[in-house]
Parts: sequence; structure tokens; C-alpha cells
Amino acid sequence: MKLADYDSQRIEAKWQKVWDEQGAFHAEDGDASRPKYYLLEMLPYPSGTLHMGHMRNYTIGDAVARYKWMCGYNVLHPMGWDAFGLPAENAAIKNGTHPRDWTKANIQEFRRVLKRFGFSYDWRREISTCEPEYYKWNQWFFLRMIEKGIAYRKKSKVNWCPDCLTVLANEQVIDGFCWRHETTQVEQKELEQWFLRITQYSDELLEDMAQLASGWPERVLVMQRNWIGKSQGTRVRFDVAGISGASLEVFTTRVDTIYGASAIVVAAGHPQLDKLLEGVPGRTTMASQLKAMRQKSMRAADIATAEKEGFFTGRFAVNPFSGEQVPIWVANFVLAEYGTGAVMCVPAHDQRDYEFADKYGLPVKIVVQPAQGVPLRADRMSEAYTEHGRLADSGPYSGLTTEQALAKMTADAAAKKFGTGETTYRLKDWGVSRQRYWGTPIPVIYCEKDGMVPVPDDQLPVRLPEQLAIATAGQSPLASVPEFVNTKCPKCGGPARRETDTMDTFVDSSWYFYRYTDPHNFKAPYDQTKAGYWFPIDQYVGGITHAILHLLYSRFFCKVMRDLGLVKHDEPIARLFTQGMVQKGGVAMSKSRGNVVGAIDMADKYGCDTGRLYTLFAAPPEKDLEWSEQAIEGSSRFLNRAYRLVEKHAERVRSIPIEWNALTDLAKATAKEKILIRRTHQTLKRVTNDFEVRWHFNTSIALIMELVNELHAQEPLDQEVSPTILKRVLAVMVLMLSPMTPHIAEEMWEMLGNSGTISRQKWPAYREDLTREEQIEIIIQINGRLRGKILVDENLTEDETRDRALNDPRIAPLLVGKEIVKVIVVPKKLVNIVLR
RNA sequence: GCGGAAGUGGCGGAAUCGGCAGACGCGCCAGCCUUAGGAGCUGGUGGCCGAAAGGCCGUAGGGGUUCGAGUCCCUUCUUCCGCACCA
Repeated sequence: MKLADYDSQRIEAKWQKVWDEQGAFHAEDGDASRPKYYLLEMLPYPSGTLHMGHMRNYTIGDAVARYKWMCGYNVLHPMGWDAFGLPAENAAIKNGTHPRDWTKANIQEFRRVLKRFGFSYDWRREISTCEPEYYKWNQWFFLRMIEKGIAYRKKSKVNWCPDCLTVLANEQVIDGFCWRHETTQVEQKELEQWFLRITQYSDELLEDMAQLASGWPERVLVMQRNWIGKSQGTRVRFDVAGISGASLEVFTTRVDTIYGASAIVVAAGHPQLDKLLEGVPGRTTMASQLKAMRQKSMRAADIATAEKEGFFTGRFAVNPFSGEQVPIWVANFVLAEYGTGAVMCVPAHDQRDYEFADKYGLPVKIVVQPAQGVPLRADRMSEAYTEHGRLADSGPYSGLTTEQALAKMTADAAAKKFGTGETTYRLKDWGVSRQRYWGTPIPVIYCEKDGMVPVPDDQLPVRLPEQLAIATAGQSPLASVPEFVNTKCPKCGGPARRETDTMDTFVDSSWYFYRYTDPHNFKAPYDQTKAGYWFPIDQYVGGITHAILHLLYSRFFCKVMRDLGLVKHDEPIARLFTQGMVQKGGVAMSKSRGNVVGAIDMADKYGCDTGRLYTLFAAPPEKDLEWSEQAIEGSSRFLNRAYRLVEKHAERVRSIPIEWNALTDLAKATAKEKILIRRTHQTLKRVTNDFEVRWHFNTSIALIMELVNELHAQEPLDQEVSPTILKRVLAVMVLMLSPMTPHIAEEMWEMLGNSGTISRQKWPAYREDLTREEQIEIIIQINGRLRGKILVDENLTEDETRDRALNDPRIAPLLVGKEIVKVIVVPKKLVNIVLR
């Protein structure tokens, strides 16, 4: 039974009510009197229960937001709900509840938990993406994108998840499996779909990363760069021998190696394959081989390690540079979707080609020699030479460097009209059609007479029908709601049908942070002046899991908005922080694993301040954190210890006005006071630094713990410590804690006799002169090994320091009979005596 | 295979610019207080030798630079993450 614990439940409820009544965290639009700071945590998908993994994310954001408030910033710190999505619909099917009811109940619960933790959100700005007031603007943006040619419709092969019963974006396919169903293989289906032309911005998305280099984690940028996958090369046309007019195009980044090509290899899914195989002997065997190849696992990890397999088609192609005829093969290692779906096989200078040639006995012809060293010989090669070098056996290009040849051969190919320089990207347009109910209806109408007609702005929003519709195989749920589907053509007034697909929910989250700047605007997605004031987001905090999807789409949306004249900046997020996961038993907390620590349970047992403190203390925020039920006791203990300290001395200092700026005259201070004053300023200096540049709250907390320990060590504090000094020290201690554990800090602030909430107090400034010790400890080393320590005056000269060290009674005997080679003196730090 | 991050006591972690390795906390040990302790307080706690003073070893392994390396360089290993037959 714990007896001495402070009453966290009462205190937390008390101060949450005060903040709420005061509107303590209301952001003021357009306030020019102070700097603005837009701090955002990724909006949650309201499903399941909030656990300490979520709370860590919000606690980090909240500590920074509160710190910025105290530093005088106008802080925008909002919260909302990513409320559309499949789980709501699946729960609806399972339990017979409407997705709206399910979602609303979850939102209510999430809001309750976040409020229970006392996060400093401006709740007036709360948004929910499933409300018509919000998704109306999804539709509005969609219409603008149609006008700009960014949203378009095409029939294409799409990723289809048979469990989700919907199409997935490329970004939602992981190794050929559905991102939500790890064991469900994604199928390919031909469907008429809406796409957003993100590829139009490929280069810009790539180039503008330069603006993010200082504020975003390197690895997120690397992942995005790889995802965009820009590759510069040459497209070259090979004529097919014996079929007049037939040709194959290959894409290569190493056209300089083309004289070494010993085959053309096409993907099993290459569209021209059937034509090529016409009239070739052995076609039936080939057809079955092809079929087998096409059915092979699409799992990337399998593909990468799979044995290379292929067969000769019986056809030959003509190398346009050399005129040489090379065989045309089909192989499993060529991707139909990338480049042209066909490659030239250069065994000497490409590792995959080397392995393929090795297996099937294709010739290895060296056409690039290393610039230095022993020339390569085909009969002594064990792997491909893929470095740059100097061309050999390459007709007129022999002797050129790789760089020269790439430029010249590409130019020559273009001049002779059998090739062209080309840039390819891995990034594909973003397929946004979803055959599900719980999403934003795509605002388009199909009329027999007028074809596709965008819904006019004044008819927005196109509301989801209240009647729940459930997906049947291959058909959108909305198609089964006649009241929704049947409508009039906005152009001719004749009968027409609505688009029944809904939008990918990543559309919702691609621009939601703009809506926070003007959440109740009925005329526009947001007011440009308001968004202009708040943007860009100064600090975004969220999980690394969104490194590609959400963060790339958001950047894309921003650029579209800019081109629509809605914003002036290129990038929406100036700084990104990706916090580590909270794990239990070595794996991330998740409901399905059953290893969650519920946020409410935590708050009920220890109080939310203890939960907040522990998540900040147990590890630096970017690292994964292993949850420990034992270690959390330490955080609880510390808060109690600090509370008792304040409780004990509050009476004595309560009526003393806090004069933080009053001059502290160390000369008049007692020894105890000197220690406390210096320790306070040293702590404040380092904690301030941690908040400003490092975000290592774990070390901040450790320092505050040390300060509290020091206060205990200096007991009795009612002797030799004036109430004025004690009050200042305790006040600073409480102020430093307040961004991290705000409720107990408010309570202690009040106990110390202060008025007004601590949350709006000014962050105290440390005084450099008060951080300095009178005497500095100098380390004395002999040959780099610690041999002694001396205390010296701060302003001791280098020579004096050296003499003190050499004559130190502990050191001097060790020097007898040795030759002093050198003495290194690092002022205010150490002396190293080098002996022979 | 390519790219990125990391590897420090029994555990989480600290060491911010190349200068005392292990701050702070957990756990553990001893003591105080107590009818009681899952409360509080005090002290101890990297390993080895030693009664102590003190000494030696120690930041995944090996090598190097330096008066001095957890920190910089080379190299090997391990773990995690991302991408993955991208031509």
C-alpha cells in the first residue's frame, strides 16, 4: 500500500479543467506580435484503443508545444481524426453497426483518452475527415485536378486485394502482398480507374528534397528518393530480323556497353511476344514455359533470389550500332512494368546478365576496360565488371571513357533515329479509386450523351448515402444504392449515373493540416491568409511507417495547391521528427499481438504525468523504447519525491514574490546557497539546450532529478538558505518540469504561492555567470592515464596550471627519474604529462 | 545484393567539440525506520587483484591516427530498418 503518493487523479482533473476554461492553448490566427510555431503530430486513425505507443508520439509533441508556448510563441497544436477507412467498414460487416456509428464511438473514446493526458491541443480546431464539411474539399480538390489534367481516368492493370475487395495503390502493395492482409497475395485486374498524375512532379519531388535536407531525417529522404527511382539512360530500338517493320526497344543506363550485347532479353509479359513467336518452331513448348513464368510468385524477395530462367525465341535482333545479329530470349528476371520490358544482355558488364549468360552459354564480350590496372580477359572473369572505364572493341567509340561514350552514343542514336536519351522513374501515378463504401465519393457523373461530367462546385458535397452498402465481388458498394447512383446530368439534365468508387483515404490525409488553420470555412478548403500565416508546419512528429506513402502524397498535394495558387510555398513540412516505437517483449505494441499497455490504465494507476515522464525518460525519442513495468515505478517515485520537497517547503516561501531577474549576489550567498544557485543555472542551461536543439528529454529529466537530489542532499533547507533563494530554485525546477509533466507542475506552482497557470509562464533564462564554479577540477594524466585531480581557480593561466600539476604531491613522485617529453595543457580541463 | 541506422554494466540509457567511461533511473546488496512493507530514508553496486591505499583490464572483434579514442580512419562480425533481378 502506498501512503505518500500525491493525488494524481485529483490534480490532473483539476488542471485540465482550468486549461479548458481559460482556453490556455488557443492559437491566434495571424497574430503578428509574436512568432508562430505550427507543431503537428500525425492524426490518428480512430480504431481500437490508444496505448502508450500512441501516447509517446503525443507526449513528445506536447512537451515541445508547451515549451514553445513558454518561450512566447503563438503555437498551433491541433488534433483530428483520419476517420474514413476499411476497418470501420469491416467492423460494420462483422457487427452490423454503421461505419459512422462505429467511427464516432471510436473518436469519442480517442478524444477522452487524449484529454485524459492533458495534451495542449486547440480543440476548437478538431477535424474529422469523414464529415461532409471535410470531404467536400477532397471533392473540390479532385475537381480542380480534373481541370488541370492531374486527375484522369484510364483502364489499367491494377492491384486488387481479394480480402479488401478493392484496388490498392502501388504504395500499398508490400512484396506482392496486401499492406493490411500480410498473407493475401495481391492480384492483377484490368479496371477503369482514377489516377492522380503524381509523376508530373517526379523531378520536383526529387529536387525539392534539398529544401528538406536540414529538417528531415536522412533515411526518410533516402527512402523517398529510392521510391521515385529516377534513372537516366537511353532507349534503343533493335529491328527484328526476318519480320519487316518489327522492332524491340530496350532501355539501358549503360549504352556504352552495347557492343558487348550478346542477346536481347524480354519479359514474359512483353506485349510483342506473341507476334514474335508466330511461325517459330517449338512454339507450343515455349507457350507452356511462358505460362509457367507468368504465374510465378510475384513476391519481390522471391523474385530477387530466384534462379534465372529463360529460353531462346528463335528470333534475332539487329544491334543498330554494330549491325550484329543477337538472339532474342525471354527470361524471368526482366520486369515487364519497368523501362520498356526488354533489356540488352551484356554479360561482361552487368552481373545479372553475367549469371544468365553463364547458365545458358551466351558469349561474354568485354567492351569496357578498367582505366588502370590489368586489362580484363573474358576467360578469367568470375563476375561482371560494372565499373566505368575506357571502351574497347566498340567500333568508332573504342578509346572513349564511359562518360564520353554515354553522351556521344546517345546523341548518335538520336541523330540516326534509332534511339533517344530517356529518364525513367519507378514512381507511378497514384491510383485513387477504391471500391468501398466508407470513403469520399468521387464527384463525377457519367451521362450517355455527355460522357464523364464533373459535379459542379455548387452541388458539393456529393454525400455518402446513409444507407450502408456492402461490397460484392468486383462491384463498388455504392453501385447497389439506386438513390445514390441515379442522378441527372449536370449538363443536359438527362438521366445519368454517379461514379460509385470512393477515394483512397490517403487523399484525406494529404492536406488535412491546412484545414486546421481554418477548420470551419464553408466557402473554401481554407483561407489563404490564415494558411499563409501558419505554414509551413514548423515541426511534424510521427512514425517512420509513413516515410513514403503519407509524406510523399502530402508533398505532392502541396505542389498541386501551389500551382492552383492556393499556397505560396513548395513544401508543407519544414521539419520532420520520426519517433521510435514503444515495444513490449521486443515487438511494437499492437492489439493483435496482445502486448499493449493501455493509456487509460496507465493514467488510472499512476497518473498521466508519470506515463508521460516515463516515455520521455526511458530513451531518447528517436529510439525504440522497451516498456518496463518496473522502471515506470522510478518515474512515479521521482514525481512523488519532487512533490514532497515542494510540499515541505511551500509554507516558508509561499509569500515571497518571485523576482527571477533580481540580481543574485554570490558574494553574499551562503555555501549552501551557492551550490543550489549554481546547480540550478547549470541545469537550466542544459535543459534549455536539450529542448532547443537535441530533444533528448531523457537527459533533461536526469538533470532535473539530479537537482532534486541535490536539494535533498542540502537539507535542512530552512537553515542557511534564504526563502528567496529557495523559492527561485524550486520555481525553476517546477518550470523545467512543466512541459513534460504539466499537471503536477501546475499544482506545485500553485503550492509555491504563485498565481496564474504555469503553462503560460515565461521559460526562465539562465545566467552564464551563475553556471560557473569558483574552482575547476583539472584532470592530471600521465601518458594518457588518469593519475590525479586538482582544484584550481577558473582563471589560472596555462603555465600556472602546468606547474600545479607537475608539483602536485601525488604526481611529483611519479616523475622522479623519468624524462618529461611533453606536457599537454588543455585549459580548464586537463594536463597530460608525457613521460619516456 | 544495394542503401541507412546501430552495437557501452544484470537492464533502459549517459558521456553535446577527440579529454575523468558508465550520469540519471531500474534491478540487486547492506543498513535505518517500522507491528508490518510492494512505503520512505542512508550507503554500496563494470570485471579482476588487494585488508586497504591502490593497481590492472574494460565501450562487438582486429588494426591505425593521436600526448590522449566509446567518439576519427581502415577492416571484420552481429542486429535492426528500408529497397530489392529497376537494366
